[in-house]
Amino acid sequence: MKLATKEMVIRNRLELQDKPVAVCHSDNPKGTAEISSANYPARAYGVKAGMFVRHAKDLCPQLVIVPYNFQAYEEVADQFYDILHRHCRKVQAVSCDEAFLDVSDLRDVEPEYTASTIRREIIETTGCSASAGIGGTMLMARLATRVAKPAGQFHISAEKKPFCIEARFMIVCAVFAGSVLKEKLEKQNIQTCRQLRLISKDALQKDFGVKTGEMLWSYSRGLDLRSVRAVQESKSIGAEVNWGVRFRDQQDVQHFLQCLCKEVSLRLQGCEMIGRTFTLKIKRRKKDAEEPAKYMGCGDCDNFSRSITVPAATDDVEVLQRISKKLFGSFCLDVKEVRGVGLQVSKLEGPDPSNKGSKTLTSWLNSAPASVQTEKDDNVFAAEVREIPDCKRRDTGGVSSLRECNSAEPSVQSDDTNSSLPPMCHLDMEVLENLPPELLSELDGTYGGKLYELIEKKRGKRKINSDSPHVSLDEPHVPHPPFAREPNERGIEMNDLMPLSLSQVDVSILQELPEELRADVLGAFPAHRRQQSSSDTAMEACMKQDDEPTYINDAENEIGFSSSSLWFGNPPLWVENFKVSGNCTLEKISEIYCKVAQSRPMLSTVLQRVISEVGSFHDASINDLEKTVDDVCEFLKRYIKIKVEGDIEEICLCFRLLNRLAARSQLFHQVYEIVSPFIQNMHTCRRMWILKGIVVNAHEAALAVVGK
DNA sequence: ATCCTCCCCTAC
DNA sequence: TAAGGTAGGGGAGGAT
Repeated sequence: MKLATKEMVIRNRLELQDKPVAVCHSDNPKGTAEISSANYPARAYGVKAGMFVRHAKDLCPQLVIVPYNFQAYEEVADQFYDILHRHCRKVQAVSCDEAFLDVSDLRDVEPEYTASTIRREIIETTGCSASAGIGGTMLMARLATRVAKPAGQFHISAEKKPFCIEARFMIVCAVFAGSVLKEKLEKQNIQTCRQLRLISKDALQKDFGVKTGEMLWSYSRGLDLRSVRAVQESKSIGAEVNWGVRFRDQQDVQHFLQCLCKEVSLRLQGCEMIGRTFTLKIKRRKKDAEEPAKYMGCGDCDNFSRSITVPAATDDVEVLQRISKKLFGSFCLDVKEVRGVGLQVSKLEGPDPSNKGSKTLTSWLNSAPASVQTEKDDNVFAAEVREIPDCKRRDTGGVSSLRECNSAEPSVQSDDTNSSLPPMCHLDMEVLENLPPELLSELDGTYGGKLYELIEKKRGKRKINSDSPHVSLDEPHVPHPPFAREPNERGIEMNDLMPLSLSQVDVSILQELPEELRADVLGAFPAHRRQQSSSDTAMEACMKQDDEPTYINDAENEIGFSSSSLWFGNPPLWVENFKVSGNCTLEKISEIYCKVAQSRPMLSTVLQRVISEVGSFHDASINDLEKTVDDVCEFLKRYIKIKVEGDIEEICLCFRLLNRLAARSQLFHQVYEIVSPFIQNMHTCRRMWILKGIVVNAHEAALAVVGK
């Protein structure tokens, strides 16, 4: 499912509803500014992004120009994602106004219902309309969204799928919208999936490359194995300026590079990342290129890029400056011809873990514990790290990363006989159970995923608890990709997904398709098949296709709390602690935890119920509020530790629920005050990625250079 | 055979 | 005056 918000800029401006509006920096009488985006009424006149205002006003004289409103974008994006996360745990951000949601967990709820609820909430909260496309795969969802726009929703059900694949715009828009590929396909006279399917995978891969060929082959058959990725880590961070760049001399260049490096360094710090590879991109005016029509634009340019990889990752502005200066010099350019400069940092790593000074979620999680437990954990941790061969520990002490070793030395991961780790049978259960969860998780990887099984087995022997369902210790519960399988499609001759004749088509399905699509589908029938009637096999096969995700059964889907004593056991230790705390809020949480039907519910599930069942708590006057606050923080810290690697969404969800709880409980108000800066930090890093298309402050560097 | 660099394409 | 930014991913071809 994919959602898109529009009309951000004109929200709260009723007088502009239904009027053609375009966003643009300037509405000067010359009309030489470029349109950034246009609402649907404006698009109806042919107004498009990238157009000069003058041209747009020729098409639509009453066009209203409004300036950018970055604050509004940020606000709406925030609300947008807030709503999505409230309804769905697996949200993959595409941009500030688009996301994929995997709703296969909400199996009791019709996706249409979820979509319309979300859309209603979006318009009520943000004043922007939203569209939703629903389908069994991300490809189908995207295609459905095309149909759903503007401000609607559309479900490509299993029955409709074969028809939608035939739609002409499936290739043109949804499969791969890029102009280059489209042109290449059209040169081969390919406009539809039907035509595309006539070409073998080999031939496609030869023509378009291995991956692209494979993609074309699968998408034209409606196959898409991607799954919604809720956690995305950034792979590069950078900034470039291709407008307003006019250097007079070397000094201008140095000043510009200084500004650019400062900006990039700040962005790295903002994301708490350091990087090893630095790429400088240069645009140089083409030999005979005229001064561009656009004022201070870059015009027709040749592009160059050159990179350097250094041994130690950094975000240090001076290092960046030295490197970019060196790279720039290596191009041997006439600086007067330069029209654009960009610096990109890749091979990113997390920040130095010894950097305790910076207040990050990680440093908070690793900060002095309220209990003695953590110290013990850390010792065990360090000892285990030393057992790993070939592990280049950072000399910073503290929490080094086994993951690092794993990725550098994959063989260690899969085969427990292959390393100097103690054999699994020698592992001490007590030690294991007291390991910090993230280490346990990594160790599990090192033992080829068998560790949890072992613990579960040993624990099962020790504690007779036969009726408890299978519980994975903590996380990773990596559900198999919900959209990954389309079991019935294997046997179908994919070169002909369509029914043999129209008479075999359930007319109601055709009628449900939007007109544009229906016309396309009808057009896709070879003439002789439009009347022909015969018994069908392909159609039946198509109709039986099940594009619903394969559901994971309940027991497997549950994520057990575990490790670090607070979250250990069933019910976990904290439940008993809370029960006897003498604090009404905590008692309620503990009570609800036990009442929730699932045997090991998520904390978010519990908090949600607490909020819906209890109006407010009168806990301001409890005896030792400070101590209780500490305890609750520790309780949360432990939970975050468990979830931080594999389930950031759960943390974000809990965070939002905590916020609501804070309004009703003095205790949680204080807890929230302590916890929120750390979570917010993490949240912001994610949002920075989401908003990447909007942050344009690198321009300041350009403006500084051009003397504005 | 595999990795890396440069460059291009794509998406928003 | 205008505000052509940012990031991911893939392919070609060379380096190892």
